[in-house]
Amino acid sequence: MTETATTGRALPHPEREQIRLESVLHALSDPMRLQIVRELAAKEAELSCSQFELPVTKSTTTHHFRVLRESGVIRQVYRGTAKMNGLRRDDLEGLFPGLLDSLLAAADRQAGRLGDEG
Amino acid sequence: MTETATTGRALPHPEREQIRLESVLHALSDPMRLQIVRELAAKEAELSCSQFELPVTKSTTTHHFRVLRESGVIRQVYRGTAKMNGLRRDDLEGLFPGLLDSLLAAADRQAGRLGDEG
DNA sequence: ATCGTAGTTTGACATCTCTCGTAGTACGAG
DNA sequence: CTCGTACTACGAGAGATGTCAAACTACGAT
Repeated sequence: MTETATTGRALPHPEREQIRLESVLHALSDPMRLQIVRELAAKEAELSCSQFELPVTKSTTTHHFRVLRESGVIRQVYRGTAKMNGLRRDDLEGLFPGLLDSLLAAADRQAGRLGDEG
Repeated sequence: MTETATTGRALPHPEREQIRLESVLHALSDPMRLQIVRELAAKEAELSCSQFELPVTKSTTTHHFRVLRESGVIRQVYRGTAKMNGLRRDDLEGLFPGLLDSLLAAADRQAGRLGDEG
């Protein structure tokens, strides 16, 4: 098989109803994680962990992706040796309509504001 | 004078431009502080610290209000012996349009969701 | 079977966070 | 000046967090 099929190893995700606003906010309150989510939203696609160029080691990266998954912000799935990450847009929209977009817009604004004069 | 005028003791607040999204999210990711902000938004008025009935001691309350102030979420002013707290709606709206309302709506939704079946 | 790539696990460490209790300060009222 | 109320400061403790390095596992390719 040369196909990259979803492999074994299941990962624990909270159900939609179990997602807590506080946990989502906490997950997004870290610059590294906010950056991850921004890229994920911009690309509108599933990305593997290694496609993010973060200024931290691999183990720290693993840690941040886990926080995002356990808070319900992203969904992770193994495909071959890669671990694909996708935003849980539908679940978040269902729970907190408009919130994700507001947050992403706020992050964009801030990035523009801080980036323009740097 | 029996008037309750704003008194000396100045409190350090971040300027509007200094407010960081990450800090705001971090401030709101604590249940106690999210509760405070919800009440503040509901009452649409300045409230003194002592009007909040929080299940923690006074010193912990002081701590939470300070986190909210230093992150730019609330503005605090002394009036006599009381310390009045107000949401920085204009500043937040100017920086991150729609964000505060989305957050408050999300918090309301979650409170309704969790409260209905408790 | 071997190798390389992708990601995990473990343990460590410094820092931060939430909490408390006790003692202290600022102010208004009398 | 003294008292009560409102809030602060300090010190402490339990636990969470972000980070790293080193050793490990899972998978695809050869």
